[in-house]
Amino acid sequence: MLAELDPLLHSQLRLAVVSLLMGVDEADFVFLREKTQATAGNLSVQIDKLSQAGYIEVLKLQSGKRPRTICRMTDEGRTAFVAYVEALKSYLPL
Amino acid sequence: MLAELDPLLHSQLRLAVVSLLMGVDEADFVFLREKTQATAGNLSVQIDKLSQAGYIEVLKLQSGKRPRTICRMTDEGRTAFVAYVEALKSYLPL
DNA sequence: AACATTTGGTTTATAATATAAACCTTTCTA
DNA sequence: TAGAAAGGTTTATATTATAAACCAAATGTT
Repeated sequence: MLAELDPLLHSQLRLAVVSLLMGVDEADFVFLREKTQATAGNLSVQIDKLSQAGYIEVLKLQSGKRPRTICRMTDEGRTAFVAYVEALKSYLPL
Repeated sequence: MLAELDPLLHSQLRLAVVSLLMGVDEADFVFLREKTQATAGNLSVQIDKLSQAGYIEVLKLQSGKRPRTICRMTDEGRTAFVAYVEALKSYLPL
């Protein structure tokens, strides 16, 4: 009862990012910024944290064009998200 | 899609407190401390915040005996909790 | 009776987090 | 080619969470 809530996921913006990524194969910075309505700086920081934690994989393309930052969940990230949702259930009437 | 998550409830300890209070008519400080495993200081602060926000009602009894701090949800608090849970659903596969 | 300990907290200091502002580089556009 | 826009990153600041230190009253101990 009352399981720990992974602090890396228990943050509105990071949860939003992960939630979005869970539903798609991959997504880029711009997509995530538009969907989350976050400022670029904030998003950049949170993407970094998720990446450092190994929850997402980040590819920074620089192919002559504009830069393009592509994110996708890792298996570890998926597992963590599922565990987080399970933990939340101990707090909520779902 | 991706609703705001009331920051007052989106905090592990405060969510735990509210979650516990939702299930009982009232609960005292000691009960909440034991169930949440929080330190007294932390719990005291978070109870204050919930109280300031009008989400819970706090009665401090001092009837000759030891002090006894009793908490219970307010209607506003219940409403906020329900809204929080609804908002969370936009992030999670429940 | 007197002193230490425990109970039930609160206050305050510190560590961690989230957030935005300021900045940088490359590409469009007039 | 100057200026604006796109796509970010870095750094500074505000907020939050957390624990450590503290306090008063009740209880236990000698």
